[in-house]
Amino acid sequence: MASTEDTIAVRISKELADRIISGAIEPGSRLRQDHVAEEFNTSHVPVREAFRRLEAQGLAISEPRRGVRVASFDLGEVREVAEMRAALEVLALRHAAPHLTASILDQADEATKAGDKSRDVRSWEEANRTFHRLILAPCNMPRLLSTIDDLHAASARFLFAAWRSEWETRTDQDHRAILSALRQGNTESAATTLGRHVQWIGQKPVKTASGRTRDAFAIVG
Amino acid sequence: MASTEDTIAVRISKELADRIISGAIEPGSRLRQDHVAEEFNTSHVPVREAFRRLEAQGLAISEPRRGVRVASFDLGEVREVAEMRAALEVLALRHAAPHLTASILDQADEATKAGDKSRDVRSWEEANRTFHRLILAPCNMPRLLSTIDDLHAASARFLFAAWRSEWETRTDQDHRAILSALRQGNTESAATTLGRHVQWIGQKPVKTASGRTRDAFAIVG
DNA sequence: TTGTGTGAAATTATAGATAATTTCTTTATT
DNA sequence: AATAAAGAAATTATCTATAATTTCACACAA
Repeated sequence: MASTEDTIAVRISKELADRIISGAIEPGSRLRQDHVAEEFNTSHVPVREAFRRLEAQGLAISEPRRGVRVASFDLGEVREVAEMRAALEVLALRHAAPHLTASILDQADEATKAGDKSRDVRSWEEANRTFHRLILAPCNMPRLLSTIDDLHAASARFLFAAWRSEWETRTDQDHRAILSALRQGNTESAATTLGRHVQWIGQKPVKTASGRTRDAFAIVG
Repeated sequence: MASTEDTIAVRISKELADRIISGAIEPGSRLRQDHVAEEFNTSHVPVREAFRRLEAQGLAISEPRRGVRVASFDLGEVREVAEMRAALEVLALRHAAPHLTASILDQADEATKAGDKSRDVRSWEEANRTFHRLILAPCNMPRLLSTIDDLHAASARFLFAAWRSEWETRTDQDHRAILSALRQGNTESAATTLGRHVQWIGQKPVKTASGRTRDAFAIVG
Protein backbone atom coordinates (compact mmCIF):
# COMPACT_ATOMS: atom_id res chain seq x y z
CA MET A 1 0.00 0.00 0.00
CA ALA A 2 1.47 3.30 -1.11
CA SER A 3 -0.57 5.15 1.46
CA THR A 4 2.43 6.95 2.91
CA GLU A 5 2.97 8.57 -0.47
CA ASP A 6 -0.60 9.71 -0.72
CA THR A 7 -1.92 12.91 0.68
CA ILE A 8 -4.14 12.61 3.76
CA ALA A 9 -7.22 13.47 1.71
CA VAL A 10 -6.54 10.56 -0.64
CA ARG A 11 -5.99 8.16 2.26
CA ILE A 12 -9.29 9.18 3.83
CA SER A 13 -11.21 8.94 0.56
CA LYS A 14 -9.86 5.43 -0.08
CA GLU A 15 -10.81 4.23 3.37
CA LEU A 16 -14.28 5.75 3.20
CA ALA A 17 -14.80 4.38 -0.32
CA ASP A 18 -13.97 0.95 1.02
CA ARG A 19 -16.50 1.27 3.81
CA ILE A 20 -19.22 2.56 1.52
CA ILE A 21 -18.62 -0.22 -1.00
CA SER A 22 -18.54 -2.93 1.63
CA GLY A 23 -21.75 -1.60 3.12
CA ALA A 24 -20.16 -0.77 6.46
CA ILE A 25 -21.74 2.66 6.07
CA GLU A 26 -25.41 2.59 5.11
CA PRO A 27 -26.69 4.35 1.99
CA GLY A 28 -28.25 7.67 2.93
CA SER A 29 -26.32 8.06 6.16
CA ARG A 30 -24.53 11.31 6.77
CA LEU A 31 -20.80 11.74 6.63
CA ARG A 32 -19.89 14.33 9.23
CA GLN A 33 -16.63 16.04 8.59
CA ASP A 34 -15.69 16.66 12.19
CA HIS A 35 -16.35 13.07 13.17
CA VAL A 36 -14.31 11.74 10.27
CA ALA A 37 -11.58 14.27 11.03
CA GLU A 38 -11.45 13.15 14.63
CA GLU A 39 -11.30 9.49 13.65
CA PHE A 40 -8.38 10.05 11.31
CA ASN A 41 -6.69 12.50 13.64
CA THR A 42 -6.70 15.37 11.20
CA SER A 43 -8.54 18.61 10.71
CA HIS A 44 -11.58 18.74 8.47
CA VAL A 45 -9.83 20.41 5.54
CA PRO A 46 -8.45 17.16 4.06
CA VAL A 47 -11.74 15.49 4.99
CA ARG A 48 -13.63 17.92 2.81
CA GLU A 49 -11.29 17.16 -0.08
CA ALA A 50 -11.88 13.46 0.44
CA PHE A 51 -15.62 14.13 0.21
CA ARG A 52 -15.15 15.81 -3.19
CA ARG A 53 -13.41 12.66 -4.42
CA LEU A 54 -16.18 10.38 -3.22
CA GLU A 55 -18.67 12.67 -4.88
CA ALA A 56 -16.84 12.37 -8.19
CA GLN A 57 -16.91 8.58 -7.94
CA GLY A 58 -20.63 8.67 -7.35
CA LEU A 59 -20.31 7.16 -3.89
CA ALA A 60 -21.51 10.23 -2.01
CA ILE A 61 -23.78 13.18 -2.65
CA SER A 62 -23.13 16.61 -1.30
CA GLU A 63 -25.71 19.33 -0.85
CA PRO A 64 -24.34 22.79 -0.18
CA ARG A 65 -24.49 23.75 3.49
CA ARG A 66 -26.35 20.54 4.30
CA GLY A 67 -23.44 18.20 4.18
CA VAL A 68 -22.56 14.95 2.51
CA ARG A 69 -24.38 11.65 2.60
CA VAL A 70 -23.66 8.21 1.25
CA ALA A 71 -25.35 7.86 -2.13
CA SER A 72 -28.33 5.55 -2.16
CA PHE A 73 -29.23 3.43 -5.15
CA ASP A 74 -32.09 1.50 -6.67
CA LEU A 75 -32.74 -1.04 -9.41
CA GLY A 76 -32.62 1.76 -11.99
CA GLU A 77 -29.08 2.64 -11.09
CA VAL A 78 -27.99 -0.99 -11.08
CA ARG A 79 -29.31 -1.26 -14.65
CA GLU A 80 -27.66 2.02 -15.61
CA VAL A 81 -24.27 0.94 -14.34
CA ALA A 82 -24.64 -2.45 -16.03
CA GLU A 83 -25.38 -0.86 -19.39
CA MET A 84 -22.57 1.66 -19.08
CA ARG A 85 -20.16 -1.10 -18.20
CA ALA A 86 -21.33 -3.14 -21.17
CA ALA A 87 -20.83 -0.25 -23.59
CA LEU A 88 -17.45 0.81 -22.21
CA GLU A 89 -15.95 -2.59 -21.51
CA VAL A 90 -16.79 -3.74 -25.02
CA LEU A 91 -15.07 -0.64 -26.36
CA ALA A 92 -12.03 -1.24 -24.16
CA LEU A 93 -11.84 -4.90 -25.15
CA ARG A 94 -11.84 -4.11 -28.86
CA HIS A 95 -8.82 -1.89 -28.35
CA ALA A 96 -7.11 -4.20 -25.88
CA ALA A 97 -7.49 -7.35 -27.97
CA PRO A 98 -4.56 -6.71 -30.36
CA HIS A 99 -2.25 -6.20 -27.37
CA LEU A 100 -3.28 -9.24 -25.37
CA THR A 101 -0.49 -11.75 -24.76
CA ALA A 102 -0.69 -15.43 -23.84
CA SER A 103 0.66 -14.50 -20.41
CA ILE A 104 -2.16 -12.04 -19.77
CA LEU A 105 -4.76 -14.57 -20.89
CA ASP A 106 -3.22 -17.15 -18.55
CA GLN A 107 -3.45 -14.73 -15.66
CA ALA A 108 -7.07 -14.02 -16.56
CA ASP A 109 -7.68 -17.76 -16.53
CA GLU A 110 -6.18 -17.95 -13.06
CA ALA A 111 -8.47 -15.15 -11.91
CA THR A 112 -11.47 -17.03 -13.27
CA LYS A 113 -10.49 -20.16 -11.36
CA ALA A 114 -9.95 -18.11 -8.21
CA GLY A 115 -13.46 -16.68 -8.66
CA ASP A 116 -14.97 -20.13 -9.08
CA LYS A 117 -13.29 -21.31 -5.90
CA SER A 118 -14.37 -18.31 -3.84
CA ARG A 119 -16.51 -19.14 -0.87
CA ASP A 120 -17.48 -15.56 -0.07
CA VAL A 121 -18.62 -12.53 -2.06
CA ARG A 122 -15.65 -10.37 -1.25
CA SER A 123 -13.07 -12.70 -2.71
CA TRP A 124 -15.31 -13.51 -5.68
CA GLU A 125 -15.66 -9.79 -6.42
CA GLU A 126 -11.93 -9.26 -6.23
CA ALA A 127 -11.22 -12.14 -8.60
CA ASN A 128 -13.89 -10.95 -11.00
CA ARG A 129 -12.52 -7.42 -10.98
CA THR A 130 -9.02 -8.76 -11.62
CA PHE A 131 -10.28 -10.72 -14.62
CA HIS A 132 -11.92 -7.69 -16.19
CA ARG A 133 -8.97 -5.42 -15.50
CA LEU A 134 -6.50 -7.89 -16.96
CA ILE A 135 -8.19 -8.19 -20.32
CA LEU A 136 -9.10 -4.48 -20.59
CA ALA A 137 -5.99 -2.69 -19.32
CA PRO A 138 -3.95 -3.17 -22.54
CA CYS A 139 -6.33 -0.86 -24.40
CA ASN A 140 -4.14 1.98 -23.16
CA MET A 141 -6.96 4.43 -22.70
CA PRO A 142 -6.53 5.93 -19.25
CA ARG A 143 -9.72 7.95 -19.18
CA LEU A 144 -11.78 4.97 -20.27
CA LEU A 145 -10.15 2.70 -17.73
CA SER A 146 -10.68 5.06 -14.84
CA THR A 147 -14.36 5.47 -15.76
CA ILE A 148 -14.67 1.68 -15.84
CA ASP A 149 -12.99 1.48 -12.43
CA ASP A 150 -15.58 3.79 -10.94
CA LEU A 151 -18.34 1.66 -12.44
CA HIS A 152 -16.77 -1.46 -10.93
CA ALA A 153 -16.77 0.24 -7.54
CA ALA A 154 -20.49 0.90 -7.95
CA SER A 155 -21.07 -2.69 -9.07
CA ALA A 156 -19.24 -4.03 -6.05
CA ARG A 157 -21.43 -1.93 -3.81
CA PHE A 158 -24.63 -3.32 -5.33
CA LEU A 159 -23.24 -6.81 -4.99
CA PHE A 160 -22.28 -6.53 -1.33
CA ALA A 161 -25.63 -4.94 -0.53
CA ALA A 162 -27.46 -7.94 -2.00
CA TRP A 163 -25.16 -10.81 -1.09
CA ARG A 164 -24.25 -9.58 2.34
CA SER A 165 -22.95 -12.89 3.58
CA GLU A 166 -24.17 -16.00 1.74
CA TRP A 167 -22.47 -16.93 -1.49
CA GLU A 168 -22.72 -20.06 -3.59
CA THR A 169 -19.70 -21.06 -5.61
CA ARG A 170 -20.43 -21.25 -9.30
CA THR A 171 -18.50 -21.85 -12.48
CA ASP A 172 -18.13 -18.80 -14.67
CA GLN A 173 -18.78 -20.05 -18.20
CA ASP A 174 -18.82 -16.56 -19.69
CA HIS A 175 -15.26 -15.81 -18.61
CA ARG A 176 -14.11 -19.06 -20.16
CA ALA A 177 -15.97 -18.37 -23.40
CA ILE A 178 -14.43 -14.88 -23.57
CA LEU A 179 -10.91 -16.20 -23.03
CA SER A 180 -11.36 -18.96 -25.55
CA ALA A 181 -12.60 -16.51 -28.19
CA LEU A 182 -9.70 -14.20 -27.46
CA ARG A 183 -7.19 -17.03 -27.80
CA GLN A 184 -8.63 -17.79 -31.22
CA GLY A 185 -8.35 -14.15 -32.19
CA ASN A 186 -12.12 -13.85 -32.42
CA THR A 187 -12.44 -10.40 -30.89
CA GLU A 188 -16.01 -9.81 -32.02
CA SER A 189 -17.29 -12.94 -30.38
CA ALA A 190 -15.44 -12.11 -27.17
CA ALA A 191 -16.85 -8.59 -27.19
CA THR A 192 -20.39 -9.80 -27.72
CA THR A 193 -20.14 -12.28 -24.87
CA LEU A 194 -18.60 -9.66 -22.58
CA GLY A 195 -21.37 -7.19 -23.39
CA ARG A 196 -24.01 -9.73 -22.45
CA HIS A 197 -22.04 -10.96 -19.46
CA VAL A 198 -21.80 -7.65 -17.62
CA GLN A 199 -25.48 -6.92 -18.14
CA TRP A 200 -26.53 -10.03 -16.31
CA ILE A 201 -28.37 -8.83 -13.24
CA GLY A 202 -28.79 -11.28 -10.41
CA GLN A 203 -31.77 -11.20 -8.10
CA LYS A 204 -31.89 -12.34 -4.51
CA PRO A 205 -34.34 -12.02 -1.62
CA VAL A 206 -32.86 -10.17 1.34
CA LYS A 207 -34.21 -9.33 4.75
CA THR A 208 -34.57 -5.62 5.36
CA ALA A 209 -33.96 -3.90 8.66
CA SER A 210 -37.67 -4.04 9.39
CA GLY A 211 -37.68 -7.82 9.15
CA ARG A 212 -39.56 -7.98 5.85
CA THR A 213 -38.21 -9.62 2.74
CA ARG A 214 -37.62 -7.86 -0.55
CA ASP A 215 -35.63 -8.55 -3.68
CA ALA A 216 -32.17 -7.12 -4.14
CA PHE A 217 -30.45 -6.82 -7.48
CA ALA A 218 -26.82 -6.74 -8.45
CA ILE A 219 -24.53 -7.13 -11.41
CA VAL A 220 -22.95 -10.56 -11.28
CA GLY A 221 -20.28 -10.31 -13.93
CA MET B 1 -27.05 31.93 -13.04
CA ALA B 2 -27.61 30.28 -9.68
CA SER B 3 -24.09 31.13 -8.61
CA THR B 4 -25.22 32.74 -5.40
CA GLU B 5 -26.65 29.39 -4.35
CA ASP B 6 -23.43 27.59 -5.09
CA THR B 7 -20.62 27.24 -2.68
CA ILE B 8 -17.50 29.32 -3.39
CA ALA B 9 -15.61 26.18 -4.41
CA VAL B 10 -18.20 25.39 -7.08
CA ARG B 11 -18.13 28.94 -8.39
CA ILE B 12 -14.37 28.85 -8.71
CA SER B 13 -14.34 25.44 -10.39
CA LYS B 14 -16.91 26.57 -12.94
CA GLU B 15 -14.97 29.70 -13.79
CA LEU B 16 -11.66 27.83 -14.06
CA ALA B 17 -13.28 25.08 -16.14
CA ASP B 18 -14.51 27.72 -18.51
CA ARG B 19 -11.04 29.21 -18.87
CA ILE B 20 -9.42 25.83 -19.40
CA ILE B 21 -11.99 24.82 -22.01
CA SER B 22 -11.77 28.10 -23.86
CA GLY B 23 -8.01 27.85 -23.90
CA ALA B 24 -7.53 31.02 -21.85
CA ILE B 25 -5.25 28.94 -19.63
CA GLU B 26 -2.66 26.91 -21.54
CA PRO B 27 -2.42 23.13 -21.12
CA GLY B 28 0.41 22.27 -18.76
CA SER B 29 0.41 25.58 -16.96
CA ARG B 30 0.31 25.57 -13.20
CA LEU B 31 -2.69 26.55 -11.15
CA ARG B 32 -1.38 28.19 -8.00
CA GLN B 33 -3.81 28.08 -5.14
CA ASP B 34 -2.75 31.33 -3.51
CA HIS B 35 -2.95 33.24 -6.76
CA VAL B 36 -6.41 31.87 -7.52
CA ALA B 37 -7.49 32.53 -3.94
CA GLU B 38 -6.35 36.12 -4.21
CA GLU B 39 -8.12 36.62 -7.52
CA PHE B 40 -11.41 35.34 -6.15
CA ASN B 41 -10.94 37.06 -2.82
CA THR B 42 -11.09 33.92 -0.75
CA SER B 43 -8.77 31.70 1.19
CA HIS B 44 -7.21 28.69 -0.49
CA VAL B 45 -9.47 26.12 1.16
CA PRO B 46 -12.32 26.51 -1.35
CA VAL B 47 -9.70 26.81 -4.10
CA ARG B 48 -8.33 23.39 -3.23
CA GLU B 49 -11.82 21.92 -3.37
CA ALA B 50 -12.33 23.51 -6.78
CA PHE B 51 -9.11 21.82 -7.91
CA ARG B 52 -10.47 18.42 -6.85
CA ARG B 53 -13.51 19.04 -9.02
CA LEU B 54 -11.46 19.96 -12.05
CA GLU B 55 -9.38 16.86 -11.47
CA ALA B 56 -12.49 14.68 -11.51
CA GLN B 57 -13.59 16.22 -14.81
CA GLY B 58 -10.20 15.45 -16.31
CA LEU B 59 -9.41 19.12 -16.85
CA ALA B 60 -6.53 19.28 -14.37
CA ILE B 61 -3.96 16.93 -12.95
CA SER B 62 -2.71 17.12 -9.39
CA GLU B 63 0.55 15.72 -8.12
CA PRO B 64 0.90 15.56 -4.34
CA ARG B 65 3.03 18.39 -2.98
CA ARG B 66 3.80 19.61 -6.49
CA GLY B 67 0.53 21.27 -7.18
CA VAL B 68 -2.05 21.22 -9.91
CA ARG B 69 -1.60 21.86 -13.60
CA VAL B 70 -3.96 22.14 -16.51
CA ALA B 71 -4.20 18.74 -18.19
CA SER B 72 -2.55 18.53 -21.57
CA PHE B 73 -3.88 16.35 -24.36
CA ASP B 74 -2.86 14.73 -27.61
CA LEU B 75 -4.43 13.02 -30.61
CA GLY B 76 -4.73 9.83 -28.57
CA GLU B 77 -6.96 11.48 -26.05
CA VAL B 78 -9.09 13.13 -28.72
CA ARG B 79 -9.69 9.67 -30.21
CA GLU B 80 -10.39 8.22 -26.77
CA VAL B 81 -13.00 10.85 -25.96
CA ALA B 82 -14.58 10.45 -29.40
CA GLU B 83 -14.96 6.71 -28.95
CA MET B 84 -16.29 7.02 -25.42
CA ARG B 85 -18.81 9.58 -26.59
CA ALA B 86 -19.88 7.31 -29.44
CA ALA B 87 -20.41 4.34 -27.13
CA LEU B 88 -22.23 6.29 -24.43
CA GLU B 89 -24.30 8.62 -26.60
CA VAL B 90 -25.57 5.68 -28.61
CA LEU B 91 -26.57 3.97 -25.37
CA ALA B 92 -28.29 7.12 -24.14
CA LEU B 93 -30.12 7.61 -27.41
CA ARG B 94 -31.53 4.08 -27.40
CA HIS B 95 -33.06 4.75 -23.99
CA ALA B 96 -34.13 8.29 -24.80
CA ALA B 97 -35.82 7.45 -28.10
CA PRO B 98 -39.09 6.11 -26.65
CA HIS B 99 -39.50 9.31 -24.62
CA LEU B 100 -38.75 11.79 -27.37
CA THR B 101 -41.62 14.14 -28.19
CA ALA B 102 -42.28 16.18 -31.30
CA SER B 103 -41.53 19.29 -29.28
CA ILE B 104 -38.09 18.04 -28.29
CA LEU B 105 -37.27 17.10 -31.88
CA ASP B 106 -38.38 20.56 -33.02
CA GLN B 107 -36.07 22.17 -30.48
CA ALA B 108 -33.25 19.92 -31.67
CA ASP B 109 -33.98 21.06 -35.20
CA GLU B 110 -33.71 24.67 -34.06
CA ALA B 111 -30.37 23.91 -32.43
CA THR B 112 -29.12 22.39 -35.67
CA LYS B 113 -30.12 25.49 -37.62
CA ALA B 114 -28.46 27.70 -35.02
CA GLY B 115 -25.29 25.65 -35.43
CA ASP B 116 -25.36 25.97 -39.20
CA LYS B 117 -25.73 29.73 -38.92
CA SER B 118 -22.88 30.10 -36.40
CA ARG B 119 -20.03 32.28 -37.58
CA ASP B 120 -17.67 31.40 -34.72
CA VAL B 121 -16.62 28.22 -32.93
CA ARG B 122 -18.02 29.15 -29.58
CA SER B 123 -21.57 29.56 -30.70
CA TRP B 124 -21.34 26.50 -32.96
CA GLU B 125 -20.14 24.44 -30.01
CA GLU B 126 -22.96 25.67 -27.83
CA ALA B 127 -25.59 24.85 -30.44
CA ASN B 128 -24.06 21.44 -31.04
CA ARG B 129 -24.00 20.65 -27.34
CA THR B 130 -27.62 21.74 -27.04
CA PHE B 131 -28.59 19.39 -29.87
CA HIS B 132 -26.93 16.40 -28.25
CA ARG B 133 -28.30 17.18 -24.81
CA LEU B 134 -31.83 17.59 -26.11
CA ILE B 135 -32.05 14.21 -27.76
CA LEU B 136 -30.18 12.35 -24.98
CA ALA B 137 -31.58 13.87 -21.77
CA PRO B 138 -34.89 11.91 -21.85
CA CYS B 139 -32.97 8.67 -21.26
CA ASN B 140 -33.28 9.47 -17.57
CA MET B 141 -29.91 8.06 -16.62
CA PRO B 142 -28.21 10.70 -14.49
CA ARG B 143 -24.87 8.98 -14.14
CA LEU B 144 -24.65 8.39 -17.88
CA LEU B 145 -25.61 11.97 -18.67
CA SER B 146 -23.07 13.48 -16.33
CA THR B 147 -20.32 11.29 -17.79
CA ILE B 148 -21.35 12.47 -21.25
CA ASP B 149 -21.28 16.07 -20.04
CA ASP B 150 -17.68 15.70 -18.93
CA LEU B 151 -16.80 14.24 -22.31
CA HIS B 152 -18.46 17.17 -24.04
CA ALA B 153 -16.35 19.54 -21.95
CA ALA B 154 -13.24 17.71 -23.12
CA SER B 155 -14.47 17.81 -26.72
CA ALA B 156 -15.06 21.53 -26.53
CA ARG B 157 -11.53 22.01 -25.27
CA PHE B 158 -10.05 20.10 -28.20
CA LEU B 159 -12.20 22.09 -30.56
CA PHE B 160 -11.24 25.52 -29.22
CA ALA B 161 -7.59 24.54 -29.22
CA ALA B 162 -7.75 23.70 -32.93
CA TRP B 163 -10.23 26.28 -34.23
CA ARG B 164 -8.98 29.15 -32.13
CA SER B 165 -10.64 31.82 -34.23
CA GLU B 166 -11.47 30.91 -37.81
CA TRP B 167 -14.65 28.98 -38.42
CA GLU B 168 -16.44 28.16 -41.67
CA THR B 169 -20.18 27.75 -41.52
CA ARG B 170 -21.30 24.36 -42.70
CA THR B 171 -24.55 22.45 -42.91
CA ASP B 172 -24.82 19.56 -40.48
CA GLN B 173 -26.32 16.72 -42.53
CA ASP B 174 -25.78 14.17 -39.74
CA HIS B 175 -27.97 16.04 -37.29
CA ARG B 176 -30.72 16.21 -39.89
CA ALA B 177 -30.42 12.53 -40.70
CA ILE B 178 -30.60 11.65 -37.01
CA LEU B 179 -33.71 13.75 -36.47
CA SER B 180 -35.39 12.37 -39.54
CA ALA B 181 -34.74 8.79 -38.45
CA LEU B 182 -36.05 9.58 -34.98
CA ARG B 183 -39.22 11.12 -36.38
CA GLN B 184 -39.81 7.91 -38.32
CA GLY B 185 -39.27 5.88 -35.19
CA ASN B 186 -36.17 4.31 -36.66
CA THR B 187 -34.05 4.33 -33.54
CA GLU B 188 -31.42 1.94 -34.82
CA SER B 189 -30.66 4.06 -37.85
CA ALA B 190 -30.47 7.19 -35.70
CA ALA B 191 -28.13 5.45 -33.25
CA THR B 192 -25.85 4.23 -36.02
CA THR B 193 -25.60 7.69 -37.56
CA LEU B 194 -24.97 9.28 -34.16
CA GLY B 195 -22.20 6.79 -33.40
CA ARG B 196 -20.46 7.60 -36.65
CA HIS B 197 -21.14 11.33 -36.35
CA VAL B 198 -19.50 11.71 -32.96
CA GLN B 199 -16.38 9.89 -34.06
CA TRP B 200 -15.72 12.25 -36.92
CA ILE B 201 -12.38 13.89 -36.14
CA GLY B 202 -11.56 17.09 -37.96
CA GLN B 203 -8.04 18.08 -38.79
CA LYS B 204 -6.68 21.57 -39.19
CA PRO B 205 -3.23 23.16 -39.49
CA VAL B 206 -2.50 25.58 -36.67
CA LYS B 207 0.44 27.81 -35.91
CA THR B 208 2.25 26.91 -32.72
CA ALA B 209 3.81 29.39 -30.34
CA SER B 210 7.18 28.83 -31.98
CA GLY B 211 5.81 29.94 -35.35
CA ARG B 212 5.82 26.49 -36.92
CA THR B 213 2.74 24.81 -38.31
CA ARG B 214 1.37 21.49 -37.12
CA ASP B 215 -1.94 19.69 -37.40
CA ALA B 216 -4.53 19.97 -34.68
CA PHE B 217 -7.37 17.50 -34.25
CA ALA B 218 -10.80 17.85 -32.74
CA ILE B 219 -14.16 16.16 -32.57
CA VAL B 220 -16.56 18.02 -34.85
CA GLY B 221 -19.86 16.49 -33.91
C1' DT C 1 -53.03 14.59 17.07
C1' DT C 2 -50.91 17.82 13.95
C1' DG C 3 -48.56 21.66 12.89
C1' DT C 4 -45.57 25.59 13.91
C1' DG C 5 -42.25 28.48 16.28
C1' DT C 6 -38.14 29.17 18.96
C1' DG C 7 -33.68 28.62 20.84
C1' DA C 8 -29.68 25.62 21.71
C1' DA C 9 -26.51 22.42 19.78
C1' DA C 10 -24.36 20.58 15.98
C1' DT C 11 -22.40 21.14 11.63
C1' DT C 12 -20.74 23.25 7.45
C1' DA C 13 -17.97 26.73 5.12
C1' DT C 14 -14.42 29.88 5.13
C1' DA C 15 -10.42 32.57 6.99
C1' DG C 16 -5.96 33.11 8.87
C1' DA C 17 -1.69 30.99 10.65
C1' DT C 18 2.02 27.41 10.54
C1' DA C 19 4.91 23.58 9.06
C1' DA C 20 6.86 21.01 5.36
C1' DT C 21 8.25 20.55 0.67
C1' DT C 22 9.54 22.00 -3.76
C1' DT C 23 11.48 25.21 -6.95
C1' DC C 24 14.43 28.81 -8.17
C1' DT C 25 18.68 31.43 -7.87
C1' DT C 26 23.09 32.13 -6.75
C1' DT C 27 27.60 30.70 -5.89
C1' DA C 28 31.34 27.59 -5.80
C1' DT C 29 33.98 23.81 -8.24
C1' DT C 30 35.79 21.06 -11.98
C1' DA D 1 31.43 26.71 -19.90
C1' DA D 2 29.10 23.06 -17.37
C1' DT D 3 27.74 20.99 -13.26
C1' DA D 4 26.78 20.58 -8.44
C1' DA D 5 25.77 22.34 -3.90
C1' DA D 6 23.53 25.54 -0.82
C1' DG D 7 20.51 28.79 0.59
C1' DA D 8 16.40 31.76 -0.24
C1' DA D 9 11.84 32.27 -1.96
C1' DA D 10 7.68 30.41 -3.27
C1' DT D 11 4.21 27.06 -2.78
C1' DT D 12 1.61 23.21 -1.00
C1' DA D 13 -0.60 20.79 2.79
C1' DT D 14 -2.32 21.00 7.10
C1' DC D 15 -4.09 22.92 11.58
C1' DT D 16 -6.65 26.05 14.59
C1' DA D 17 -10.10 29.53 14.94
C1' DT D 18 -14.38 31.93 13.57
C1' DA D 19 -18.68 32.96 11.17
C1' DA D 20 -22.81 31.31 9.08
C1' DT D 21 -26.23 27.87 8.46
C1' DT D 22 -28.83 23.90 9.46
C1' DT D 23 -30.80 20.47 12.41
C1' DC D 24 -33.03 18.96 16.42
C1' DA D 25 -35.74 19.00 20.56
C1' DC D 26 -39.20 20.89 22.92
C1' DA D 27 -42.90 23.80 23.96
C1' DC D 28 -47.14 25.81 22.55
C1' DA D 29 -51.30 26.57 19.73
C1' DA D 30 -54.84 25.04 16.39
